[in-house]
Amino acid sequence: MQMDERKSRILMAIIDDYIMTAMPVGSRTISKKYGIGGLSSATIRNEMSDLEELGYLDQPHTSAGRIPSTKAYRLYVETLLRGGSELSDDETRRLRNHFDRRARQVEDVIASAARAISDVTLYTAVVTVPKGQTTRIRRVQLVPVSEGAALLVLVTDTGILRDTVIRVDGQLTPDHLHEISGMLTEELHGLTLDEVRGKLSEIGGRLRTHRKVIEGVLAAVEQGEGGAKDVMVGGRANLLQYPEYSDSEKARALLNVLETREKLLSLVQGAPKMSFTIRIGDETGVPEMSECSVVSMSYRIGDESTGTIGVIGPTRMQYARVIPVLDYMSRVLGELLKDT
Amino acid sequence: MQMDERKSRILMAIIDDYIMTAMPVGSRTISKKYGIGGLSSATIRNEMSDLEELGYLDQPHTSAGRIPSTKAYRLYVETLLRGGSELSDDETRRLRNHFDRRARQVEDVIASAARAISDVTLYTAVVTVPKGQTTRIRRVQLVPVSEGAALLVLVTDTGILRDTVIRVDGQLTPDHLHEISGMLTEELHGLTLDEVRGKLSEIGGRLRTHRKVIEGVLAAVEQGEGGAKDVMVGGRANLLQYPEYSDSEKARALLNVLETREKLLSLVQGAPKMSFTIRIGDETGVPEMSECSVVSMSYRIGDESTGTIGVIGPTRMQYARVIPVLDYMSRVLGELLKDT
DNA sequence: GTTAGCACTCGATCATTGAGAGTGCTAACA
DNA sequence: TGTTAGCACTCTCAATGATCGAGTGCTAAC
Repeated sequence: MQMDERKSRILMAIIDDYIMTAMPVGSRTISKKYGIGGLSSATIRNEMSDLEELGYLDQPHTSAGRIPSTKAYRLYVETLLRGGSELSDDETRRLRNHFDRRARQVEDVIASAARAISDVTLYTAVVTVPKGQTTRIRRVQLVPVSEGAALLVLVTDTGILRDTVIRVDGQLTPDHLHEISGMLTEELHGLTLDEVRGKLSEIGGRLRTHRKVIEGVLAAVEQGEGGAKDVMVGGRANLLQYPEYSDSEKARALLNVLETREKLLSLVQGAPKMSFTIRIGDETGVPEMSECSVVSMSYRIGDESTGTIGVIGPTRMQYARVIPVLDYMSRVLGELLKDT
Repeated sequence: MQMDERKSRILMAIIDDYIMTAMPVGSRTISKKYGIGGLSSATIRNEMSDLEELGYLDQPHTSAGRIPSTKAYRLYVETLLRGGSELSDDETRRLRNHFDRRARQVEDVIASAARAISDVTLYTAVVTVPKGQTTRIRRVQLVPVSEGAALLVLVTDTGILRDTVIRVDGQLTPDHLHEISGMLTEELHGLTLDEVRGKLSEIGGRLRTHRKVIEGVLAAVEQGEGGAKDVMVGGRANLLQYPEYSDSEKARALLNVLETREKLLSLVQGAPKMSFTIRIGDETGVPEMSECSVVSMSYRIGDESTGTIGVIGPTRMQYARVIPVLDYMSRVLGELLKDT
């Protein structure tokens, strides 16, 4: 026995219904509500029995309806992705309204995007701050802040890589710093981060006097690469509305994952460029998330720098809505951040 | 009738018990477990009846025990604050372990502090980034980032007020920007933020050519006062473990508050310098938080700049533990951030 | 002023019951 | 041979009611 056209249609109907109601779906429902070729519930029942045998459906207990398995969702999203669903005008408008285009700082843009996505989809959104892979330094600037401290700004082709306060020699005047900035810009201009490291060590050896400054810059580059605090979450509370997490123990475990940066990143990352990654249930690799799915997608800024946007929801997520939302937002983000 | 020594002791015992168990406390429990002067449950009952009349106790229904009212908690925390409880060595050690002292960036320190506090207290922690009150501008610097964009850095006596990307005229060269930086620094140096506003409008009128830049600076000043992205939350999930929020609707409302920066700030702010503010239930001023208490405290960096740390938990919070934790952390934070 | 005793209240728990939804199987039908 | 009607069966869920126990308030005695 194998999958045929009719089985497939029935399966899709079951998934659609389960996504909406979160209740096991019975044969009668499919027959009445979705009327696949006017088949009776008995026929549907036979087909459902087959689908269960094929591993697409689970039955919580006899005499409940059936619920889709991970395998079923997999098939479902593959079909969806092939189909390429569209974002409705209404949703485009809503996304626009929620998204604050006046935000200027990268972090603000990201935070606003996370909020917009979560508000529109009613799931939890995760957005990572873009990170250059092979970005090149364009400019280095030190701004005096106080005795012994200066703000270091690293500018790359794709925008600000990092700005952070570093320690400097207390005797350095603003003019000194300006001079050093010029020197560093000259030396590092056009180099990738990897190259910068080597170069800095070399300069550090050469100019013993500014060792402290150089060390600060080096540390900032390393941090910029690893990236601290580079992921924002929006709509944490949204997840609590789904019956899947009405058990507060489950909800807690889930929220804890959302507070652990590393786990969060592992969930959302590894998305191939410009295409979706969908992880369903156990595929997420995080035990606490076995009842969740994660849809993620990378976005590009210019040619090099990429970040990720993702949505976390129950396995019975409305994939068909989430996918176009992410698709749209990835484009908006890419454009908006280009000139930051 | 009024409060006397014995009533007070009984009330304290009731509060202690309720804090631990979250269950209405009966007269028998007090008589057996806390044995106030060997009184029988009947006597305690009479006293409890009086305490209810005085407004310190509520009764969910006849034949349940009683629970402390807001007024009771008020009295309780006043007593605690007068007593001045100490942080145990064990807890000091745990705080140290959880707190990452290697963090260098202000944001990282703050985030780490929030996590440490929430891990140790098992409540939710809120920490704001320090902000100067009567700071004066010391320096203004524009760093070129890309065509039409520059990073604006506002430096005050207490450090960086704000750095943000603003739009500038596309034709401005790095040299131009440097020049403008010098001019602005000269004009604004030594002014308070309020004065800066007036001055900027004046300059804007004078120098029509750089209007776009001036506008950007002005916007940054206003934002810098309000302060963006300056609050961190740790241990959101902790709250879900308390029976008060086992109802997922309540939990959702609560989490939503934690996602709204403004509400969060209003909760935690307004703490007088170096002393505790405790808001119990409705005193928080946020309807969704009527079953929560917020304990907050400000910490100082140097003489001017202050931030706030706070803990959010159920009204039956373990105040006696939370207070010394905050006390300790406020000192640690103040010291640690002094040299950033 | 304190305490023992007792009637009373009210929520929590548990078993019972009936309704409803859904299944699997069989036999009849096209 | 595939489809369908029918039916017995299973299992959950909600409502019902009985019982239990914790706790109170009151009274009378100490």
